[in-house]
Amino acid sequence: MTQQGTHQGAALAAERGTQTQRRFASVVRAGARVTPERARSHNRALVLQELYRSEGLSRADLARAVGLTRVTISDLVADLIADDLVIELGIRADARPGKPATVLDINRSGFAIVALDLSYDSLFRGVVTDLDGTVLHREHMDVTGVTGAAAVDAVAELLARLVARADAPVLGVGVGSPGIVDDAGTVLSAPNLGWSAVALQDTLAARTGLPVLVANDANAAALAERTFGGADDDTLLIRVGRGVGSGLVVGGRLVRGAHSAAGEIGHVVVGTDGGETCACGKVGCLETWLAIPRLQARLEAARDDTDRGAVLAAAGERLGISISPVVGALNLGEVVLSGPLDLLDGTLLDSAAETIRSRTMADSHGGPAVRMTTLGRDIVVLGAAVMVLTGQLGVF
Amino acid sequence: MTQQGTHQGAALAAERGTQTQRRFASVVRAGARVTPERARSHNRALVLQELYRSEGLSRADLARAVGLTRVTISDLVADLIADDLVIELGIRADARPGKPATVLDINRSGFAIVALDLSYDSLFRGVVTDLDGTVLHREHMDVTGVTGAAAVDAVAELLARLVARADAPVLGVGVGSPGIVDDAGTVLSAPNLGWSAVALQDTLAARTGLPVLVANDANAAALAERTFGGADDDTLLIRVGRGVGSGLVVGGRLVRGAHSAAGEIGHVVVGTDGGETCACGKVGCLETWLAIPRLQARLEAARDDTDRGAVLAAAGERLGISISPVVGALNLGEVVLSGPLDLLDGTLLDSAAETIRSRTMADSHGGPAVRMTTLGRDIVVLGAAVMVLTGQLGVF
DNA sequence: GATTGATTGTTAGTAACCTTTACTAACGAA
DNA sequence: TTCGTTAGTAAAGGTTACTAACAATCAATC
Repeated sequence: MTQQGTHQGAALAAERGTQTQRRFASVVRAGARVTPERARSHNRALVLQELYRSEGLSRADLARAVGLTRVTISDLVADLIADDLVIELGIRADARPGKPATVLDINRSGFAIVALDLSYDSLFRGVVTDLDGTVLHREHMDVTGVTGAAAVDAVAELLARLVARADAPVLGVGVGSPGIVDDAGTVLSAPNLGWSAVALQDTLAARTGLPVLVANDANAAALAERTFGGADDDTLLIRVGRGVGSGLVVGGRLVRGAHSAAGEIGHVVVGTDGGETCACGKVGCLETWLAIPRLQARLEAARDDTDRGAVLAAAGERLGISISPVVGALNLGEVVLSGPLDLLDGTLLDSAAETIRSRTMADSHGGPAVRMTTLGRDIVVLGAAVMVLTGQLGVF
Repeated sequence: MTQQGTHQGAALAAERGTQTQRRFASVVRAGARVTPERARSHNRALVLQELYRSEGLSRADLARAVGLTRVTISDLVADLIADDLVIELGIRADARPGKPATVLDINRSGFAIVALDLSYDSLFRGVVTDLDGTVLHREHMDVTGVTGAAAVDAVAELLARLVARADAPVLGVGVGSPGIVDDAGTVLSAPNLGWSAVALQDTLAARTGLPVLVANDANAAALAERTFGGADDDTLLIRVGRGVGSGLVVGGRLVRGAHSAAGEIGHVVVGTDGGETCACGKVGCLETWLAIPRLQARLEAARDDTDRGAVLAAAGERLGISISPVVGALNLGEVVLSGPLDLLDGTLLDSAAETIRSRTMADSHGGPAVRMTTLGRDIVVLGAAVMVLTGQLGVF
């Protein structure tokens, strides 16, 4: 690592990115053989993860935390410093016997992550973040009426603009896309964008030369909530917007589902008493109760505040009814809502929480925590950034 | 390994068991450091798994399947043969050029697994199986009115009887228990047995000197369905009996839940139109619709076959309503029912399947397969055996 | 029937990895 | 100043899996 800080933007960043793609492959996958090399990169990832989560650790601290010897940790850290992923912050200044420790940290500003959110209505949003998920730059692009291949081009253009603005080597690119996205980052189906079997991940990787990871927007949001929102190992994140989607973290891992369609709760029928007809043809889907356009229409038709409260409470109740079996079957620790605060927070949220409590076996722990996300509008891009952190550095 | 086949039952089996407990620790856990030794045991487990799943593999076949070199595989196989876990079956007799291969296999009858099912009404059942899950011996014990510490003693006694009947070293003991069981095999709560925070796994391990694994009965059943029933990587198994419970396999892994209570769907309220009052105090729990005693009572009250069909269809519909949100959120590939065939198979099952189809987004794959288990009454003990296979040998 | 090519499994040597043991450096406390 | 403690490094050793090379064995071919 020679010229850190002196590189010239996108081109070099991209080049560095491809290097890192190869070198940072990490994390032992279940079901795969373990060669010494793989073991090493797994341990490297553990060190990074520990550094990522705690601050002000020394080599000796790491040895205690990870379980490897000080010798091995020193060796691993030397590697990581050579790769510019870890830096020495200096000598720890505290009054203890013994040689003072050298404090290490992940080089949090030494690399950039580019993250995209394609889930907005007629708008693509993207950010550049550091390794902490701090947003450094923002870009957006109007894509009204843009679909199909043109939409892919638009994504690529927005991506290029962001990469150009990154002032550190780009570690990777994360994309949260609407629709159903498979393991390989292929968008199997995204009606609003006119996409069907679009290999977005491969396309963008080929065009930029950077490591790219594409996932469903709600799934990305669930990852963000887990990593930056402090959510439980068993968490359901519900995104309410034009439609209703969800992302599910079970046992600390994102659920993909048998056909990569996990989280599709918007078109599950709620209750046994009918409801409005949905665009999908069924009657009483969760979306007909909860999607923002329908909710707003119902609120505007309301006569007074009491009436409006009843509308919100009913929507929350329907959400709770729909979610309760999932809470019970998975024994979820947390249910998090993401969407317009003015509509969701308060009456609707409380109603959903109360419904879940009354319809499930509230165990000794009083059932799951039900709350709004604290990550706001950036939740998807932050999730996309987590995907890069996980995929490139093995940090969970 | 000297005296295989000549040992004298329980005592030696137990002694061998404890040996194996130490030696067979396997499988790289996420979040743990990887030492060369751990890597080795992970690779050993991969070899075993491959041998377990396919038959008639040679060392060269294993090398191709696992991805390690023939040299390394030979070394690992030599280890496994020394431990009596693998045997050479002889020379493969087929007409191919090249040196004929030596066919290997797991020593399927060289070790026994003891598995217990505590979920029956007033009855403990147990079996001895070989590594294939073939039941070699059965024992049962009436435990009418036996609860608390006496019930623990009864389990230990049944276990001792089974271990004594094993005519091969016992690899380990698996137990499927009703109630909520945590990660450490402590039964947090099992009202029917009067258990609360009973460290069953530790107690039995201490009394027998064997490796013991305790889990919830429905969870064990889900594992059995996955390993022996050929179920999907994303499967919900529902057990219908006196109560209604479930076990959930997501991404090939058993779901434990935030408070080890995953699968507790019996006391989730179904629908929005009331129902009978449940023992838990709520109205319209799934158990009030589906539990066998209630179902039978309703069938007896029916006037004719049409009426009885309606009762079964209604029960199936309620099950479908309850399960639909889980199917949607997890994108399940399969839903499997376990319980009395005469009641569940047919009308009830079909009704549940149809309800799920009509209430969820039947994707291009036509929604999850809904079927009865093929494992019958042994499903829980087989699941307990899988726990031992996984825990001791790393076979999934 | 001899030769060629393919396949299996083993032996020998090498590189990578983590560990143990032992050391130096640096500091507070007695 | 001496002692005990902690951090980090160095050297040696054992384990692991790899590459290269080889013997054994068989089918196909000349």
